[in-house]
Amino acid sequence: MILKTNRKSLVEQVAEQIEQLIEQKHWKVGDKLPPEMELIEEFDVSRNTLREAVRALVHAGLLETKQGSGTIVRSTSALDAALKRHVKKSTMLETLEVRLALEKQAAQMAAERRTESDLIDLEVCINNCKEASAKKDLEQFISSDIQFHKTVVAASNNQLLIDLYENMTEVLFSFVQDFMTIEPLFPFEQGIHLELFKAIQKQNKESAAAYVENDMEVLKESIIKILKE
Amino acid sequence: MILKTNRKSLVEQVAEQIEQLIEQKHWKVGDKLPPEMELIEEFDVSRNTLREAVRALVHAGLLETKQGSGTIVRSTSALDAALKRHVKKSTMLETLEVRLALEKQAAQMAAERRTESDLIDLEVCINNCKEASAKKDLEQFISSDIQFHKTVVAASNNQLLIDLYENMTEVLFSFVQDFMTIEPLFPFEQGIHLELFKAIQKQNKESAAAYVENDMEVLKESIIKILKE
DNA sequence: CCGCATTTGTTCGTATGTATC
DNA sequence: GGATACATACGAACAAATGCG
Repeated sequence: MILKTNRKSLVEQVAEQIEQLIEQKHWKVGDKLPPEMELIEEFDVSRNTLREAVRALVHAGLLETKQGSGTIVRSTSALDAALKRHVKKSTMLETLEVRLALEKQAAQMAAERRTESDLIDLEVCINNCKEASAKKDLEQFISSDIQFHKTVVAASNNQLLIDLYENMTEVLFSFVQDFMTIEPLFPFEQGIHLELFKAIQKQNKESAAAYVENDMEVLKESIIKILKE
Repeated sequence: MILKTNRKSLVEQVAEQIEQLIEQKHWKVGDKLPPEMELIEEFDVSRNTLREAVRALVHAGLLETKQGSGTIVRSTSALDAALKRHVKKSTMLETLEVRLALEKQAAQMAAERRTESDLIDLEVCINNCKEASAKKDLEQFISSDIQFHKTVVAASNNQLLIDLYENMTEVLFSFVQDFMTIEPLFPFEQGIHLELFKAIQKQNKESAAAYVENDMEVLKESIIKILKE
């Protein structure tokens, strides 16, 4: 499960391994890490070495330590943590605009490169949305909606784009979620899903981009409305 | 210049201050930091404390220490470092595509929001390019060209977009630079500059986006050509 | 509320390796 | 090669916060 360290600085090695274990979801966000003593045995290093590795990850924003309590996972990756911190200084609208930029490009690339498998994945998402809409299950609808957008981006086949989009979406989601519980803004709209799907299916770059732009415009208006309250 | 530390962990405070000083360009990338003893006096902390702060920043990718030589600045921010590491795992084309997404959106937003001051800045960049072109000064031309693109993005007035674009450009630039010295690909092209400027001036979103797309397509072809060799 | 075990935080010392002059 | 300074890793002791019975 846990490899013995080899060369390089021991601290770096331990930190890297912990980072990987987090990225690989062995320890998920919110989870409490095993106490120092256990980790010392597993990694077979001294307490100081382990503590320094942990401290590095704390500074990077991946972990958070609490005296007497334990160490918990805060972010899934260094990029994630850095983006979170950075995005916090930005406004929601700025984040939204960047997300639009990424998704628009992704939709165009998806239209060019989509495989049959991508189309099947998208159809599954659309059906999930319909299902949630029929059941009036808002939570499922939102998560299915997000999944649909992510699947579009995934079809772009550009990992960097996918990772950046993931972060923009996460921040936006946690923001929207706070207000969604008070008053659901989305009346289970899903027309755009089908239109965008068709555009990607027909490999029509321009209209794919247009639908994303349209969808985003609606979301933007909603957020502006929320912010004004 | 350098504030005395207050509360929190001393290490965190020192690390934060160093981080800020780097972000504020007090120490630029490539610069060598003052020797430990000087920093100890300036921050008024113990050697161990300072060393730990430096180590945290090394792990974050902002600094690099070399025994006997000293510590040098590697990145301008944590986001920068995290993106660099992430981008390294991506291909050049993926980076280029993300850059296109960001710049296209930025150009559209610039067309909408540009101020008179933005237009003046852009004109300066264009003139610098012309000048470099006349002098056949490739280095100046490239840096002026990059400056022009950055100025377009800056006119979008979206700080998050600006910061992300900065990173995409940096990586791309260091890549292009390696091959540029061997054989200059760009025959000092600058037609696009003027066209894009006019589109932004006239606040024509669509044609601004189109010019960026066009420009990027040319760059993409060049890079594909390089990669094939 | 107290006392205790658990867990992280801090600081010291020591040994060994390594770069530089 | 020797001397010096620095880096790395380990260990131990004590402090402080937390949670539980």
